[in-house]
Amino acid sequence: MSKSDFPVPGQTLSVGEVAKRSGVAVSTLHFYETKGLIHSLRTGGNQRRYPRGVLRRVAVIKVAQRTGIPLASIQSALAKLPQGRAPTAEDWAELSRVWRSELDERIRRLSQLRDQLDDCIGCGCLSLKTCPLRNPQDALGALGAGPRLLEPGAG
Amino acid sequence: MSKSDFPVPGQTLSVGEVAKRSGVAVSTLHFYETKGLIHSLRTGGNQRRYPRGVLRRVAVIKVAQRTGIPLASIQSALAKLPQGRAPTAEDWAELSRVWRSELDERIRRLSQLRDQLDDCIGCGCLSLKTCPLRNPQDALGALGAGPRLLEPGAG
DNA sequence: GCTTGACCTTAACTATGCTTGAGGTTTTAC
DNA sequence: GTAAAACCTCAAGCATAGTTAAGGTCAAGC
Repeated sequence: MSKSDFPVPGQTLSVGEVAKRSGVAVSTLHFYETKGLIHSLRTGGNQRRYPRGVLRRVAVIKVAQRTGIPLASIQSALAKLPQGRAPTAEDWAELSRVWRSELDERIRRLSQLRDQLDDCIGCGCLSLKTCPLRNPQDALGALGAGPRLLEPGAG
Repeated sequence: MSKSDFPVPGQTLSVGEVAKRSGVAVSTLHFYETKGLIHSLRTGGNQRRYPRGVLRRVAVIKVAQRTGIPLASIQSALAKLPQGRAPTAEDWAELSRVWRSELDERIRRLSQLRDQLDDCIGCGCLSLKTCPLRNPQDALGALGAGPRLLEPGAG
C-alpha cells in the first residue's frame, strides 16, 4: 500500500487541480483554508486532498465576494451549511437568497447616493450644510467600504 | 508681530477645527495631506492652517469615497481642478458628473449580478459550468473589490 | 535512482485606509 | 509665567485579501 492513496485518488483533487479548475491561485486556496472557508484531507505525505465539492464551494465564495461580502461573513455563512452531508442545491439556493437580499440593500444605497449626487450636480452644493450628501445620517449610513467611513456622532 | 499670525487667523482653520467641522479625525486629515488630497499652510510654529475651502474639499472626498472610489483616484481627480483659484460650483459639478457615471457603472454591474443570482436561486447551479455566475467573462468583469478577483485567462 | 515539478510551512511583503503611541513643541488660558 | 490643551513627526499597528520568498519534502517520469 503506497503512502498516498489514503484519500481515495481519482475521487479527490490536489491543490493544484483545484487551482486550475476553479481559477484561483494555490496560495489563495491555502489562505482560504487558514480562514476556515474550505477544508482538506491530507495524504500520508501531508499533501492536501479535496473532495470534489470544494469546486462548488470555491465558486460560491467567489460569487459572494463579487457581491461585496467580506470573507469573514462568507465563512460564517458557509459554516451554517448542514454538517455531515454534502450541501444540496436547496442549501446553496438558501444561501443565495440571503446574499441576494444583502446585494439588494447595497444596490439600494448606491442608487440613493446616485440620486442625491444627481441633485447636487446642478447646484455644486457638495459642502453646504443643507446638502443631503453632507449629512449621511438620513437613511444612507455607512456603505461598508472600509473601516468607519463616517463618524456616527460627529456634531 | 507674533510668530503665529502669518496665515491670517480667523480666515484659516487649525487641524482641530477642520476635524470638528468636517467630522473626520485629525489623524485622517494628516493622512489625507500625506496623500496629497488636501494641503495646508504652516504657522511660524509649524502648525497647519487650512483655508476654509478645505471643508468643501473634505466633504467631496467623503462623498466620493462613499461611491466606492479609492483615495488615489480621488486625489488625481482633485489634482485636475484649476490651480490658482478656488474651485467654483461648476468645477465641483463637473467632478460630480464623472463620479456619477462611475457610480452608475458600479450599480449596473451589481444589478446584473443580482439578476443572475436570481436565476441561480431556483436551480442552485452556482458551480455548474453553464452558470453565468461561474463565468464572469461575459459582461460582468471584475468588480474592483480587491486585487484580482478572478483569473482572466483561467481555462 | 535521480531529476523535476508539485507540494509543504512559515514569514514577510503588497495595497488601501486609517488609528495609536511615543516623545517632543506650540498655543492658549489663567 | 506656567500648566494644560492642542499641535508636531515618525513609526508601528490593525483589518482585509491575498502574494511572494525561503527553505525543505513528496511524487512521478524516465
